[in-house]
Amino acid sequence: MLDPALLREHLDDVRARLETRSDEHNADLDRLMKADRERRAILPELETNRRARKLVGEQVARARKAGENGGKLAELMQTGQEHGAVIKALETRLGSVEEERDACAHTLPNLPHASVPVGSSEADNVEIRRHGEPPRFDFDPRPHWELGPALGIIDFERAVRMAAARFAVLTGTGARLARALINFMLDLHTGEHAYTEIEPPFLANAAALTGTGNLPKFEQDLFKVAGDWDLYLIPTAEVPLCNLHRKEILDGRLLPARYVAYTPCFRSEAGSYGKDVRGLIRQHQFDKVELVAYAAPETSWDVHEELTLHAEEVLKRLGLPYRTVLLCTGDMGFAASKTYDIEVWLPGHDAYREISSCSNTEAFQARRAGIRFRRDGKGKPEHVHTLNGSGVAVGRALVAILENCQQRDGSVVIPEVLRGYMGGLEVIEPVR
RNA sequence: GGAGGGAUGGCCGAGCGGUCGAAGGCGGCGGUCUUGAAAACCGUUAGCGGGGAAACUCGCUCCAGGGUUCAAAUCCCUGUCCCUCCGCCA
Repeated sequence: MLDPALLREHLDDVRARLETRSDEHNADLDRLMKADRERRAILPELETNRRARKLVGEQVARARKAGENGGKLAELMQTGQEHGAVIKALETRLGSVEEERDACAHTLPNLPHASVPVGSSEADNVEIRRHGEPPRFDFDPRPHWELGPALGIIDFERAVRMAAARFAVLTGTGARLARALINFMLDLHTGEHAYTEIEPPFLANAAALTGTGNLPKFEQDLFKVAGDWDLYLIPTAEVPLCNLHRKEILDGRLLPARYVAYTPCFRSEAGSYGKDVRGLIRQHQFDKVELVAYAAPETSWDVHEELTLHAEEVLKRLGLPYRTVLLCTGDMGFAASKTYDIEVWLPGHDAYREISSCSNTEAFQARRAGIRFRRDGKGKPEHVHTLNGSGVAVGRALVAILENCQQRDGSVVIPEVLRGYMGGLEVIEPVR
């Protein structure tokens, strides 16, 4: 949600900045401002009537106490009743105006930060830095969807039979490799980057999903639980982690607060058919270790840089080549003010592919979710800034290891940092 | 799933139709006293939305949403959550 004061005072500026995003927002913006004006017109009238009713009530009480019970009293009650009718009518109107206002406010995306390049697609993103060299093979590297089944660690066919397309089964060493990655990442972020580990619910309600910005606009991306439940499978641990402090006022002295969680993530991927149909890249269910930070406004941009480096550190230690890209206005997510994508090199795709996305949403989510803090633990509550980043996507990391660490004979060398988590195993050998 | 009990300010807890945004206590903050601290005492201490340059002022808020009433923390209905007992269960 955008800052209402900013909208009232700098509407044209907001309009221009929203225009740099891909969608059209003028209609919603105009509806929002109209509802806001109506609301502010109704309010004084409502309050005058409520005040009048209150005074009448007090007069009735006093008259009663004085033993009055004749026409005077009846007259007072009559005027009270009239105020009541006016109040009820105004409240009804106010209710629908506020509903309209909130509906519009919830569909408007965040404003891009001034440092974000203006652009319309992926092609306008700006590379910030690279780390590592793509490996050179003296043979034709194979994609992971061939390597995985050949190694006997990924099974796509059985997953389809028990669930549907775009699910996968990891077996034996494959399952252990995923678990090793999860544990390695959690240990790194908790042990060296000072994040607090959380195991949250894997289902979230509509209020939580509205707080992060997934609802109301992107319901088609979510799996909703059937039956009489107001619950969805989480599309990312960002949802529970950002809602950990929903409707709370935090002690500013404890900021920045950092949380890390491993969770499976569930996405319907509606409308993405034909894209990345092969392999583990785009699944309905995938594992992810997620980083979330709550920061005071003046430190959030430093925390953003830091959080991005925390995610990069995972790839550095795994020995995977990657680059970090600053997303342009047209490629950013709904809630983000600024986003770095970390893209890992995939020999099977002969391209860098997203493995992490690190965003500062500033107060956008905090306003929706009612997350505030008090400086020094006292004073006026202000909205915090919330940040999130993958640290990193487990399935894609597994893909990157298979494709980057493959050898001519089809075996895969396990990165050293994972071997302790794999019972000392150094190489995954193909099934004979 | 069945039967009861509950939800009040940062926390505990009173109030059970009228002047209650709410007694009292704890905690926090400021002060008096003290070389300093503790104790004691005094004062102060919610959020949101309007208006105002400000002092300030008006309204809303006692789990949430409806209702009754001139008037609701207080009465009625619905929902959510928590507790106790029974059943079931990893």
